[in-house]
Amino acid sequence: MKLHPLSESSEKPQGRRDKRQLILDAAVRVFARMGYHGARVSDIAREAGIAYGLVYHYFRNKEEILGTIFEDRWARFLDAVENVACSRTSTREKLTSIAALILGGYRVQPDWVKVLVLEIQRSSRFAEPGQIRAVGRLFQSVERILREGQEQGALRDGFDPDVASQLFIGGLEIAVTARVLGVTRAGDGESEDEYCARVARTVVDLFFDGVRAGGVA
Amino acid sequence: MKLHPLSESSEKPQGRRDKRQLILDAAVRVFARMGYHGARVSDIAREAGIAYGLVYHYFRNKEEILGTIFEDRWARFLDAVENVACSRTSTREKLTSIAALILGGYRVQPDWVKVLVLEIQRSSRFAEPGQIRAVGRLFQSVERILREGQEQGALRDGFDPDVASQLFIGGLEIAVTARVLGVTRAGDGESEDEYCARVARTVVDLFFDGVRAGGVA
Amino acid sequence: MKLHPLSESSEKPQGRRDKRQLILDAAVRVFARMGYHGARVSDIAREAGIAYGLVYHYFRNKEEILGTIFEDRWARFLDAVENVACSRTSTREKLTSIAALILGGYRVQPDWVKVLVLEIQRSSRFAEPGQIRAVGRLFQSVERILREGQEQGALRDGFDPDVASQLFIGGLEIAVTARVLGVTRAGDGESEDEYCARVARTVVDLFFDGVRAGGVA
Amino acid sequence: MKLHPLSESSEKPQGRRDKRQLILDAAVRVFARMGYHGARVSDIAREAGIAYGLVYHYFRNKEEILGTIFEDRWARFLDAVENVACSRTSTREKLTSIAALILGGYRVQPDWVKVLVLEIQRSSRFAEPGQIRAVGRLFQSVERILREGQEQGALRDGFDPDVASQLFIGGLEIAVTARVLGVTRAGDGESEDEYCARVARTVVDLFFDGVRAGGVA
DNA sequence: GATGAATGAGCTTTCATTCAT
DNA sequence: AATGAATGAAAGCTCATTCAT
Repeated sequence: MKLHPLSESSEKPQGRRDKRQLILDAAVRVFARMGYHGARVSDIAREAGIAYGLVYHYFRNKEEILGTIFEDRWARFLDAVENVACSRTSTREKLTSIAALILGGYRVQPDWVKVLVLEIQRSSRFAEPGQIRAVGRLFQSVERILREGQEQGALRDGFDPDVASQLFIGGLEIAVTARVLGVTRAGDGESEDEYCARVARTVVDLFFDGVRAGGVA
Repeated sequence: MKLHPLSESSEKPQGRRDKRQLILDAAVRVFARMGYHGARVSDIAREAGIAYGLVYHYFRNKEEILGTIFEDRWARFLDAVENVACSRTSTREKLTSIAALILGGYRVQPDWVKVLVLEIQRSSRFAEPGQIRAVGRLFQSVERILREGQEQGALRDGFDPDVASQLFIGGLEIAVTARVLGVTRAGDGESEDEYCARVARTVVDLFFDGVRAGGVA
Repeated sequence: MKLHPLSESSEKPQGRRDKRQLILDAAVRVFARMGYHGARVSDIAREAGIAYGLVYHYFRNKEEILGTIFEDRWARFLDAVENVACSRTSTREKLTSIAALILGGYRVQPDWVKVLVLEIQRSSRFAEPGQIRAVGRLFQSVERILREGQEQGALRDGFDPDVASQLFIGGLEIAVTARVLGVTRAGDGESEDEYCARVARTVVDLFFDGVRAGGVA
Repeated sequence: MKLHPLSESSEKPQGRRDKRQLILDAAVRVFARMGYHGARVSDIAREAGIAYGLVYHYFRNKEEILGTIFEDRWARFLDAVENVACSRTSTREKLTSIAALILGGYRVQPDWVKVLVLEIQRSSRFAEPGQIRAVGRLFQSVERILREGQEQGALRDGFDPDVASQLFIGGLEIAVTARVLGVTRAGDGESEDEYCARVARTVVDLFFDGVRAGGVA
């Protein structure tokens, strides 16, 4: 059983890079609670238990904190996605794994996903080429899986992998957002794990088989 | 040929509500250009050609402007969606119409959609019950179409209409966002209209038939 | 009897430009008391009896206040100097008048001269071309007087008017600085007026006759 | 041929006082480049190639650095001036030597003189009794030379040596400041040395003979 | 002596909002 | 209705100074 790539290591940090990480972790919690614009640098410092000015020792300004939060963990997340894309399993299993990664993120790091969905995605940074490109890599990974599926004959020809990747990821993003906003939740007697697995399966099923009656011969 | 519900009426406004509308229109342009937080009330006033104190005659505060922008046009948009949902056409046509509505919004009102996607969606207002409910009505309309499709036998049973509506709308939302961010664009020699129609068709096709090889008998 | 050009008009300001002037006058007092760097914008606002932010309604920043203080009054001072330079009196009287203008400034506007001598002169602005040029005009006026004196035969040939203007003004500047710093002061039973007149006369005498014994035939 | 008293000794410093001197020299360069207020302690430390905490081992605070810069070299300069004052030469030669000392400082130590003229002179320290007294000693030396000249009959009676010393030094100060600010410079084909000597001679000539026509019998 | 992480008071500046006219 | 001067809370950021190592 593998850990989710966003799950935090539990080691107590004590070296020199630690204060920096302390600040990042505190910032994630504070941004999740108050939003990026609502959070003051002093809030982050207090949450991290350090002095105000130290934040500026490690980061040029507040925005760099948000940017770093994104870059650090998004890279880890992308690695996991790309590992899946390269793995030697069926197309369906690959897409199911990716769906689980996306949906599971919220279970493992609700604050971080909240910040990603509500703050980073809509910060001015998000519109920057670098960030768009980073996000684009997720789409490209999925596109590649779809294209390989077509080549192997597992997926039908005749659909645009580009648009299809948007449909797939867009559906999952809405599901995560709905979860973050509290619109949907796990059913009674259903664990978070089970909930994620169920939704991932449902999305992949839909994505594979479509909604049309008689679609499956 | 029907107008898109977001297309602006061309009547020159001249009554008393006019200044109010002037402010709203100016705000849409300014928010699109500078973002909600980057826009000052004075920027909106200058764009509208009025004194900035006057803004406070018509709106309690800056946030109310954003809220009003959303409510005004979202209501019009929802009406159009619900009209489609009630219309006496096939499920496929209904979904295609809705896809065209969503995708066409950017063509008709790029600034407004930009503000909706980049600002409103991530404002704290968006997390308010009222706004979530308003957005929820879009999902419910689609859900209803899907459920009716299942009842009529046009769509297969065995998928959750709730999750399916998320997949459908999520896919479209990503497509619109990609358009807003300039990641995708119309192909060479393709008009905006044709582009929208093509993407709408592709999404509906995928949503109907899935990606699985042999899915279509 | 003419007023010194730096003496303030006594009219109570009440129009719209007044707040601006109120701020400038307050700033002169505060800068004189605490120095430019020691003065906070809030000190100026309090001294002027206005709200903090209003300062930024009239001035871009603190430095612009200092610059405006200099420009406003230095222009008035230069006018007076240039009037003297153009007047139809003897060279000696012209130089005596200018000496009196320079020395009298401190009597009439001690705060302003203090700010000029201690703050403006050494601010980074002072090293700016515009400001150097403005100060240069004082030297040029004196130079012109000296050159005309040479042409008219009132002054001997054989000295460089450029260096001579530096000697003349430099001497007066030191005298003023010494006064500002409290190193020198009026003698017992001597009014400020008399003190200025006496020093002005002494400087001009020295400048005219030199220190050499037998210099006067 | 004697060295200018401000010229730096060329010995490589290697004892314990060295770091201290390293800091002072670095500070002179940094203050000259960025101004006292514009220079951060860390800038000085970087220029000196040391950790910036170390600065506080050698100096109580930033201001003490400025003060030390002044005191160290001013003392050396004053010694030179007082040597001249005591020397057994003519009054004219004494004043010419002092003029050369003042003017030559910029040639030998442009950074230091820049800091003296632009920073120290206008720092709050400068208004402190100790510093005023130190500067006053320069005036007193000149005054003493003038008084002795009067007693010996080389200079005429009937002028106030106090005001005369201000005229003399003030003129030189302006000349140096103009040099520092780049307003004046050596003529074509004139070395810095020659330039200094020429201006020194001109100032002394003027100071001795005055500007009046017929002043020299 | 030497380091540089840590501190935090205090600054300038911004700008939503109020209000007298 | 309309103006824009006036308000002042609040925020980001700087940097001299301290201190543990």
